[in-house]
Amino acid sequence: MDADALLLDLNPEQREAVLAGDGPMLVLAGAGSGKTRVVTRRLARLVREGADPRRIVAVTFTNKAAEEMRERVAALVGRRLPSFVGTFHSWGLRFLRRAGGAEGRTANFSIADTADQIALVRESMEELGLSEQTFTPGAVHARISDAKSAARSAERFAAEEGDFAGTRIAGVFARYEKKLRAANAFDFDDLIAVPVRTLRGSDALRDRERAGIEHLLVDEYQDTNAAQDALIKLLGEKARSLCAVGDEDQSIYAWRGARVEHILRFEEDFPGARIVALTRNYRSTATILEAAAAVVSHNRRRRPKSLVSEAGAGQAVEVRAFRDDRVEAEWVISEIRRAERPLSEFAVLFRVNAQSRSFEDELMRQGVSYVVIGGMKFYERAEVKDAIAYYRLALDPADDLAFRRVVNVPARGIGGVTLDRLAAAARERGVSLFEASVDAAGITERARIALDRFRAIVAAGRAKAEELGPASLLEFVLEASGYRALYAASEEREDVARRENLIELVSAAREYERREGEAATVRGFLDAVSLATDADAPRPSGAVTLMTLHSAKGLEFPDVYVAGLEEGFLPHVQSAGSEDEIEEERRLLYVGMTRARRRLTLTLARQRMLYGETRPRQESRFAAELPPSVARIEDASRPPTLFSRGEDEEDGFRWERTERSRLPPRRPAPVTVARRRAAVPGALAGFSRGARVRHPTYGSGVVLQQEGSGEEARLTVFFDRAGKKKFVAKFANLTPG
DNA sequence: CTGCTTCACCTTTTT
DNA sequence: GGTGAAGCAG
Repeated sequence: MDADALLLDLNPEQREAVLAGDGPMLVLAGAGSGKTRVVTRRLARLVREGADPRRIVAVTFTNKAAEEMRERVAALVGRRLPSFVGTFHSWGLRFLRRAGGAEGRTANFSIADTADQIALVRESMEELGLSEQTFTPGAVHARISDAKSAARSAERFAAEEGDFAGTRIAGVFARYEKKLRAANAFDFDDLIAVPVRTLRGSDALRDRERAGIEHLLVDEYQDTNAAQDALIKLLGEKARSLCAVGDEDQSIYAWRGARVEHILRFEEDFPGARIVALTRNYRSTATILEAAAAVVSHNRRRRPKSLVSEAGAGQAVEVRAFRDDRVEAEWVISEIRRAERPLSEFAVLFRVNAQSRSFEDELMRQGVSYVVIGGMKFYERAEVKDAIAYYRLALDPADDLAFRRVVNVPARGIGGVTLDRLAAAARERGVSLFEASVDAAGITERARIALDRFRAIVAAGRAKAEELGPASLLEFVLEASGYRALYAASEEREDVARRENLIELVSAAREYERREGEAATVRGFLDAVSLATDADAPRPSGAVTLMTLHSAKGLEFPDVYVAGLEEGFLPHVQSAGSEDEIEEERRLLYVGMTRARRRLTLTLARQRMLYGETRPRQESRFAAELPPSVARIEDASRPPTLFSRGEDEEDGFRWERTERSRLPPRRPAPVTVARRRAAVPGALAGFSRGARVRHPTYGSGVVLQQEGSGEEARLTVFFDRAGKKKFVAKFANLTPG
């Protein structure tokens, strides 16, 4: 593709964004407006026109977005790939490792995950005698995380928060920071906040870093928190070009510290900035866009704008009310079956994960394959974290977080009392728990012997860390620690699942080695794991997708159902407190609606099972913001219990009576439930019957059938050479073949 | 120190 | 309804 070809299939606005020269630019990229195309073409154009790829940096929010961007740019420029295309957090991680650590950490620092963070907060609270009745560790952690998201240090927090709660939280904050430092660890927020502080604190470092970045590109700018915004300003202010891409209507992470203001104030922050608006939508029909726009236009904190559909009028958007959540689910799934289109064209979106249950029940009952995005995450499972903890200790015995996690797993007779004494000794002498365990006073003979044995295990792992690769090291620590034996004997469901998860983790390490080749390191695998999420897995074909509205951002489906258009969900009960929160909930609905290409249906239940009891539900206030073109249909299969008809007719809405969907369940139907596989850092896939697959040992084959449900779903695969084999779908380690 | 039972809670979750 | 944490017995 030559330079002109890069522009050939672009509209004038897209072209402008791709061609814009030096200086700051904000690309307002409405839903479905071809944002990724613009971004990748722009990067390719810079490289083609002679910019040094080593001085081009592109930052995204998700691994998945980064991966997609990298692939698409690579397709255009080959090996002249920009030096960094990755997430904010991976940029920060790389920066801190290159800097050889910071703020008291060595280059070998580890990353504390969410559970580690909460544990440290809890400990700090205990030490300060703060009752968990007054503040839960989770709530205190949230306050600390908020502060860090704004790059506020513990000291600044203490100086600024003077009220009762503030002073107490400040105390915990300070202690928490000390513990993190003692553990040679950073938390997720530090990966942004610490680079910001470091760059602010050193002119030399800042100049050096800036010199390495000629062109900077930031995706999803509306989701930046204050720390990320500060980072972009530090790095981008002097850059030759800074390109920020975003859409304030799709800002749905304010509760995690994201601020719409960053994108709304871009022109003030970067005077003379060029603004390019991509207003042509290539995804949704005009009818869908009109409905979505009508809702979001009620927001005040936005730039007034409109998207124009390039996809024709299409069919009417529908709002359908049902007697209860069961009927809602039954209708949606029947409707999906009735359409007789590939299941992967359908998505059911909801506000809270708990809503997935009624849909899952119904999908299983009707024998329809589905995937649930989200839920219990692979890397949050206890056995996976335990295994990783042993791995971490092999890399750094001073990793107190890992030490605490597994010092007594499997049980070695080292309990809370011993650990408290160790912690006290460690604090006093300013050493790690591992170090303190060598000769801590006041420890029982029994515990001392157990600790000696534990240290021997860690030492052995440490010795091996030098010579073994990521996968072999993992295998070694699992054996040496006796951790694998812990679950080896039992045939209980849970234990079998644990064993399989451990196998899957080792496969993840192998996959990492394969992908990185020469560049694969023990540390590198751990970093990849620390930043990996389940969102990295691709969607399987042949299955209906179920997920939250949040998870749906960035995706699109021909046919979308947004379920639970009710007060309490949209807006969520706990997010209806302020106008800002309501606006975010409205954007959430907007994001959900704009996922649909051809057909959009919003559903609600008049009553639903919630927290174990049946509750009456009211239609969402947002329903009244939909335009008259939206068809409103009351499901007449059973008499509505809580519905006042007269009022609604005056709204000018059109009401129709419909037959309740009564498709007979497809029997005998194979219940083909495709569950998500663990998000190994790297590519993954789900499989359905007939799919060609490849197994590392057995070679290529074809999926004969899936059976069972949920986590236990099993795949039968017929291999060309090895014949028929059965796997647990989630752990089969298959790749598309 | 461990394992069991009872009790309170309940969003969203890119990293 | 289902989970995680605290409290208590062995």
